[in-house]
Amino acid sequence: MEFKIEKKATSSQARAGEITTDHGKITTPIFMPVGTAATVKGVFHRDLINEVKADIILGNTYHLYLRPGLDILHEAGGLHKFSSWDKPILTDSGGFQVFSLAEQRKITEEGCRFSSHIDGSKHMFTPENVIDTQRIIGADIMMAFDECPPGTSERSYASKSLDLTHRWLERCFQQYHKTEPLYGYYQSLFPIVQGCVYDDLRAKSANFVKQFDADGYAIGGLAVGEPAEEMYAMIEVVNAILPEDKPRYLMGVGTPINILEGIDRGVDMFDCVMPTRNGRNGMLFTWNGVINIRNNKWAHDFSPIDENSDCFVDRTYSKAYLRHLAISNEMLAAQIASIHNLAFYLQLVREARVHILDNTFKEWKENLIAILGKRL
RNA sequence: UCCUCCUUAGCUCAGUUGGUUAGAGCACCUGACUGUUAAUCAGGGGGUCUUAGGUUCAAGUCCUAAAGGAGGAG
Repeated sequence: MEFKIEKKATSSQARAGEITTDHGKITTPIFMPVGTAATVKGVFHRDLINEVKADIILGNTYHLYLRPGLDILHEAGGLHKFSSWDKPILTDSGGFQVFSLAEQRKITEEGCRFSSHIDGSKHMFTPENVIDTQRIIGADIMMAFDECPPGTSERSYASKSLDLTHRWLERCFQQYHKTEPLYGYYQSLFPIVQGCVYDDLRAKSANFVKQFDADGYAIGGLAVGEPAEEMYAMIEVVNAILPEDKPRYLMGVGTPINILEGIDRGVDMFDCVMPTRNGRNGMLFTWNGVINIRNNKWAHDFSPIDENSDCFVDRTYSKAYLRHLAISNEMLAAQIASIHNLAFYLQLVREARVHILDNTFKEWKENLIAILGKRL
């Protein structure tokens, strides 16, 4: 994998670049739609490519391991072939699920024991088998197995957890170097910086992960309940330490404003369920602000969903129509909202890239943030 | 004409032997959602309990009549 920075902004840490993988190029900054269970919920690949213009999507190790299972994924020749997606894929390691399925987990030095939310069966994730699993899935970018402690964690717990995540990271890389890709194309492994909201732990973690000479570096454990300002402060601490010439991935973030603030602080890659999940629940992100399409106020508004978007759902459907579909629980509402929101997120990062390249990012960002935060 | 049974929120219905400010689901209105266990979750508004009398310390609950509805007998 290759990363080339085309332009660094002058009054900002923002960068415009390009990642090259065996499944194609990714222009940065980039937003990656989340496709947990081998599908970006409700969106055809055709629309992801032509309308959303996604360069890369996510899959999830935890979910894919449980269903369809490794034998089927292996037999299919990996997730790309299984799902007929031939652009890049990044898989999360299941570390976040260790955190979000807190009631059923048992974390030990060895790894994490958990029971399936599907059938209650018992399983164990270790740094080693999580790498093996991601080899079978065949992600272009694999993620290290980490623990993602709650944003409200005490320092003592955050510190203990961080040390465990670091020991797991060493084992992830050992397994990574001991194994080969199964399907003939290269796979990267990104380490993950943790440390909750503690500057020194974040710095320690950034310095630790740096030694692994990875193709890219991730910042995890943010946007998990802490104030946005604390998240931004942590990004600054970490990005001051991470290598400049490698992509930086802020995991699970976030709102359009979070993304602009992240780009401003030198983040290159983002993913978040927000455009799809919130879209299914009636929330639309537009260039004029945020809409709850279920609100009564849109019932008679026959204007386009977003007149500043060139995505086909915006050219085709009105707010009043989409509201009707959403209120009626029609599945098309979820599809339209998901495509619209994803297209908006991708337009947002492409637009950011343009403004980085022509050196107008900072003022563009400041003006836009005031608009994007509005509730319409 | 007679007999029986219904009538409680916009809709469909709960409501114990009469006993606090009458509930639910759906609908409506509004929130939440950040490496997806989520087409999910939470909150809110809304009722002269068909009407008129009566019994009782107390009536959605009991009695009488009327109105509207369902079924049955002629």
